[in-house]
Amino acid sequence: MKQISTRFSMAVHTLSLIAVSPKDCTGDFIASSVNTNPVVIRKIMGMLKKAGLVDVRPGVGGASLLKDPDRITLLDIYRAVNVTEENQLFRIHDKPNFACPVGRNIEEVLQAELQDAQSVMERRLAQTTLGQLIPKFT
Amino acid sequence: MKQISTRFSMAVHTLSLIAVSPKDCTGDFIASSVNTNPVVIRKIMGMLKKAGLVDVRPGVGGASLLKDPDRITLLDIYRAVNVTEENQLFRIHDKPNFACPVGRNIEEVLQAELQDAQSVMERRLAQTTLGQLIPKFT
DNA sequence: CCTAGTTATAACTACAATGGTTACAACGGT
DNA sequence: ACCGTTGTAACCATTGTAGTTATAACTAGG
Repeated sequence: MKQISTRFSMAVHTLSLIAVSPKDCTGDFIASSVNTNPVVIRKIMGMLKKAGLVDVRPGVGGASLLKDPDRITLLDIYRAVNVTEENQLFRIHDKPNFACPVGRNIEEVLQAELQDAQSVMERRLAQTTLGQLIPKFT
Repeated sequence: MKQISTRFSMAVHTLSLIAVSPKDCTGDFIASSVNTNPVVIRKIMGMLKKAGLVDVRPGVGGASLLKDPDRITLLDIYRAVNVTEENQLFRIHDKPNFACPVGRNIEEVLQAELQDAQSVMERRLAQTTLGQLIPKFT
């Protein structure tokens, strides 16, 4: 199956670096720590900026957090870089046959279950903050 | 982002039909209820068979459940049709720079968090059985 | 035995997301 | 003005998805 993009883990990595040493955090520096191309990092930074998590300084370089690390959760980061339509993790096949009892009800029945499953996962992500992770990067 | 494949919802749909009327359940019949191509259904049936959930009768047609509907959970179905390496929903960028404290620890730190998030989602899926869904397809 | 209906599977397609890359414009401090 | 940086656009190879066509193999009924 297609797994959730590494953009998420790269974004967490990026924000952690910014939290620790905002001065040094040029796109190139972050890219060399993440081990990817600077443009990939710049794109991720763009998403984090759009989500109101960071302030990036064009020209001069570097970035800084716009929120207290203890107020940035993994869910915030996940949502910033993983944009799906309607924020739905699961997809349901559309246009089932309404002449069939199962086809008529499958979407409504499944939607409730899958939304629940997604919600518990997101609540778990929301329980961990960037501030909790940073001490672990000694 | 790439969402979880509709194979999952199609598989639930398929198993529901089999549970309700195993006689009629040829690939073509299921495909017309799901509203897709019969070959797509046959591929899904192959995965469900490999997972030990159904018995398919080649030649004659039709299929039957190999387990009590109350013992088939959404997680069983999810696992049957969504095969990822190592069963990991999340991916973490690999080969970060070990010369950097964040790069050195990011994988271990994040892996624990993401595994947790995945686990609570899967536990939620495991709480719902096919048997619980079927009465809702009136 | 043969045919009709079915399952199993390979091969192919179109499409989209991913992660990376090159190139270049715009910015801003020295 | 220069230099390093950010911001984007354009492109590419790879991969997963969902569907499609075609063909082989299977089974029951006539």
